[in-house]
Amino acid sequence: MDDPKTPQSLFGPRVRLAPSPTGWFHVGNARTGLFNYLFARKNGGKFILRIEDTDKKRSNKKYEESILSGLKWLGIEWDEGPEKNGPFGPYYQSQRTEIYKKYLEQLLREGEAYYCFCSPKELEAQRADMVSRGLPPKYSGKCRDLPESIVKQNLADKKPSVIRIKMPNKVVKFRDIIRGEVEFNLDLLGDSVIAKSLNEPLYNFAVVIDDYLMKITHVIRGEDHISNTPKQIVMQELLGLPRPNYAHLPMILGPDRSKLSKRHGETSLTEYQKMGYLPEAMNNFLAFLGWHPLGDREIYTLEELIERFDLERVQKGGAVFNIKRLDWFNAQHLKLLNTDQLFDRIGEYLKNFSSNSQIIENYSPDYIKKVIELESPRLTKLSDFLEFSDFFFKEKIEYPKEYLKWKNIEEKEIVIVLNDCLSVLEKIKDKEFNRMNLQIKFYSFISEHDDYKQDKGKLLWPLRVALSGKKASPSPFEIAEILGKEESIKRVKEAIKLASS
RNA sequence: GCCCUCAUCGUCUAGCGGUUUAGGACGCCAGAUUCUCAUUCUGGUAACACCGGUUCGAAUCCGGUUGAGGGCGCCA
Repeated sequence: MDDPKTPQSLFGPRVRLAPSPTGWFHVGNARTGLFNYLFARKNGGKFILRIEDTDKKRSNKKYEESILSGLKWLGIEWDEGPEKNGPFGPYYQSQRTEIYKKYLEQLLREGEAYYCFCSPKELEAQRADMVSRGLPPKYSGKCRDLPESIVKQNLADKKPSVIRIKMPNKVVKFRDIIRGEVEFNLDLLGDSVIAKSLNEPLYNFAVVIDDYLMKITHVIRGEDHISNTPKQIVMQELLGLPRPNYAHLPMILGPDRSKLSKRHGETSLTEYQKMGYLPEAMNNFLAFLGWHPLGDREIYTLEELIERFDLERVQKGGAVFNIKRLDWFNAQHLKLLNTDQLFDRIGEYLKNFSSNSQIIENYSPDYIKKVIELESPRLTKLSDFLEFSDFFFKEKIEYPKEYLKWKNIEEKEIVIVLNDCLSVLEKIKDKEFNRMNLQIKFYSFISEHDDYKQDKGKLLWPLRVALSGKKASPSPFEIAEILGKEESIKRVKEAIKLASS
């Protein structure tokens, strides 16, 4: 089936992300935005951001800010929209009421829409009644053919009213790029409300007008909108507007396979930033939620994703948001960064989101970079850095005495072992105090002592704990090199004190 | 209740009638390296929801069943 009058653009496709600022910008919004962006960039088109704030009661500036900052963080740049403007603005629906009014009046004039004076209570009762009788709940059409004189009188009397569309009794078909042919019987729908008044349009009406005026060629949105599509198509037909192409993306699901909600992943995108995730990892992860390029490769940059993106390869079924996989993507993207880049990223992260970032401030960039280099294979998130390596940035480290104990070695022995370590450390010259020398000296010491030869851990474990204060850390030689001779010896002496206490 | 959509390992997925003993990745479990942790490497675990039909041949096409999700707002 050929869709009638699909809008054409000489300058490539025009797509849009149309979130409503009534909740935090979450991964679902981000994924929809990403796919729109990828599609636009891949095909040399434009990506438009439109804020759907027709619901004045629920819209909130802070939510709008979370949309903008979320997209910016991901690097999903819009071509037209807030802070950018463009030839088809304004891009806030709340600033477009005059435009909608014109079309509303047209529909009213042509008899395709009408005023309805039924009370919400009345409607609620009807709906309940229909459901109880196993019928689809739809408006009775009571006000559909009200004589004009009564409508005028009611309006003059300021009787509460809304505007409804006259839903034709027919079957609407459309081709979805991802799903193929989709069919709806409009008879089941009833006349829906398209505006609360001439100055208060509702979603299903406003989108149609905006998508037309903004010359949107492809509507790429979540599957939760699929049943809105026939309504929107009817309005296009009634107004004689072209029909855009539709692509309904699969939902992102929570662990229990239900729609993402506050209960699970509907966390603001900013939260992921705070948790220490990389935007490039988030994009990569999100792209692979419901889409897959040809081949087995999984790690891609944004540019590479654009290169490969294709709506035809989008999955139909919903996808569970699995944070373990996000962690893996993040670790992989972290490994793509060199030490200088990590230094910048970690520094920026700590500055913005860490409460005790000041503990690294007294250390030189060189020193910090050495620590970063050492810890980098251990990092999953940016937040891991300070958590894993805080002992490099403390005058005094604290840890339980039991940590020093290797396997089932007796407590008295720990002091002896640590003194052995101390003697080896002290013999190494300042200039030669590097990991390689440390290792040579300690290994030769080990080879001279039978009990250490049998179990190197007996010597090395207490040393490592003395230096790091942790059960898990890099090797003692690597730590000691960065700490330096003086500090290393100081820490071993502290450990001896602790062990003999 | 009604409508729409979907259905391959626990999860993300490859597969678009024969090349498949169903491939990859995450996770998990072993092993190697090793003083610990991590990295890296090797191996393992585990799936075509079910029932019919079409066909020489079906995970792939068709029908039904079941299951899951979404929608049915004077929200978007």
